[in-house]
Amino acid sequence: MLTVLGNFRRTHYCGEINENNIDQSVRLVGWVDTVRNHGGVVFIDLRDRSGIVQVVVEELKNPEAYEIADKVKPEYVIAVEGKVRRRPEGTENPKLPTGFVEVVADKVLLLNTAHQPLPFQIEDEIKVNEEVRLRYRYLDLRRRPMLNNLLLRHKTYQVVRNFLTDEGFIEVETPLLTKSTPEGARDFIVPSRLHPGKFYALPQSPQLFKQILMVAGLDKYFQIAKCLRDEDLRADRQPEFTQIDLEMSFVGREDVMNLTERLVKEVFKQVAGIEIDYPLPIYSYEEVMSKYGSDKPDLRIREDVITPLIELTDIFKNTQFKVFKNVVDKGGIIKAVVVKGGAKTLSRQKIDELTKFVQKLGAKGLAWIRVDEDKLTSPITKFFSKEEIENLLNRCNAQVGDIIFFQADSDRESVYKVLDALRRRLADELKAREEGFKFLWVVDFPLLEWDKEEERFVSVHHPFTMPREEDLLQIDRALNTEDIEERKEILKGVKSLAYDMVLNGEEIGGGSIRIHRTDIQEKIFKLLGIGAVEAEEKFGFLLEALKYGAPPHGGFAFGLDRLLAIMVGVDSIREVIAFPKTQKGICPLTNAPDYVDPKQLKEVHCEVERREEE
RNA sequence: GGAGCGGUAGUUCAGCCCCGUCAGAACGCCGGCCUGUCAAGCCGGAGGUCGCGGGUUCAAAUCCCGUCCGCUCCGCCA
Repeated sequence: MLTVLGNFRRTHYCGEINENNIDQSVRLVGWVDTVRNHGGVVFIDLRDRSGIVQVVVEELKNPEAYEIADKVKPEYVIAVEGKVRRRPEGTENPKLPTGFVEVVADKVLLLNTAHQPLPFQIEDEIKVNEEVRLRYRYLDLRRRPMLNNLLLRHKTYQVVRNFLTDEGFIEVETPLLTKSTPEGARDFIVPSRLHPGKFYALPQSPQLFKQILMVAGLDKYFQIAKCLRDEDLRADRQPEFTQIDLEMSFVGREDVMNLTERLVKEVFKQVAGIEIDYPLPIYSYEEVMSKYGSDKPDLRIREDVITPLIELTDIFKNTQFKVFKNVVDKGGIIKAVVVKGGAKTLSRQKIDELTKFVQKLGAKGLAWIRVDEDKLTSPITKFFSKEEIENLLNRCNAQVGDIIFFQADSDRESVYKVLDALRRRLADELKAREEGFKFLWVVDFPLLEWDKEEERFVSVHHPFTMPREEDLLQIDRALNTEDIEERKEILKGVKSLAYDMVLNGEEIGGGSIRIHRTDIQEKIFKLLGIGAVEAEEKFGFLLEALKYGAPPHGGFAFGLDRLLAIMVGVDSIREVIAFPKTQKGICPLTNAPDYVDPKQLKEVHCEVERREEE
């Protein structure tokens, strides 16, 4: 029954067949989508990447073809030769683009079978464990939504390449086998066979190379680059992911921001047919933190339902309420979020759930006040003075029916984290998000922050980020004191020329103007606690490059997977990656990672501590 | 490293709380019938070490302990 393709060549894709092909003889190949066998007449929906067309095989008219058609099952691979005709009146299927015609088969060739039953049915909407989908990804990708995602991704590559090429950018590939650098994420490492005991690292990003390309005078570089980071995974994080990476010389922050927002605008227009508001609004880091508690706020959240964070610390600076008083005394902050109409939409039970939710995030509790018609209902108002209550209600602009949620903590980061999470959670529950795509820029990030665990300063962006020009003197001041507290105080005010692009509450890209002078770079390394010897060892090549006429430069990198996921409207970047890994970093299709032959280990001069399954 | 949810036919799930005709449903699959379907229909059938290991018990999918895997989140991710 099985046959070979031989000289059979397709004349059309299935989805292309339409009324214009009526009476034409066509040759099609593809997969059996569904079979409807009526005994004597078989309808086969034949599918290829372009779509589906109905093939009809009648026993009386064509017994040979019928014999094969009678046996086909879903996902069998067949070739069909036949004539296109208009479907008999009343049998058209308006749901299919090809639904007004059908192909009457003269010949049906069976090219391959498919094991039955399939691990899952090939349908647009499926409810299947993701592990199964990944194991049989070739079947999963036959599904129209997945194919569409790949097509969109493909289109995005084209738009990006065209746009950046038109803007004068040069696409350059940078190495995958490179050098491990401190700072940042954990590296994936690759043992060297030729150099016992030495390792390559897979790049976390092409950062250093693109800067060096600027020193080389490329002026404008881009790459659609794979980046690899050995950190724990999330819905929006894979161990390998793709960045649209670019770098430009002789530019300031505004130039890079302008270029990248025009790029993203072009991508949305060309790929999704969506016009985005432009230019994008710009917020300072301080602004988004105090207003939303997040450096990647979701501006879709309706502020007429869930307010931004409201500052209350000053109102309670002399309060009798010990919990708040302690926080104020320790230099902490008190902030609130008001849920307009929350009295109706949030039950006591729901508030209890929210309390548990924030406690898991490290909150001590979730104080609240409900504004009822004639009184306030709350576990805490009894501790407040009349004046405090009045000020509070005024500040919150609280109306009857509102609920106010509080966070007070000596650690302001905790207040931010909790209220941000609370706002997102409330937005989910109350369906209080506007449709669409809400972009913003976040700028003026601090250059450095104090890492309590490591007891040193670390870069907020990365160590090659240029401080604002007006802050350069402050860096010298900081270096002139050994007093850590004083340093912290000085560095608090030092901002970087970094910028993040945020879309719908996710960071979709970021960049900065880089340090192009050795003297400044060395100072930053010093502040980071990277000694001269280590700096030389780890970044010597960059420092050296900066000595040979490095131009002022800056750049940007988009998280392509995140951008696509949001554009497509899926919850996980795995949906826009052909072969993603599970949360434990496993590829269920290939079963990577896996043990290797001891011989291979020996060749690369490695020994494994212990092998558990043997 | 931590928290939550989940793991029972090919798939999605019910059963689990209170151990005992609870091993079930739907879709899929297999066989048969059927000449206009497109979620085809009708009749019949097969299919499960209840993730894995241990324990408690007369008896475990069900209770306990451990472990693995999937998803979501915290830490981490410059």
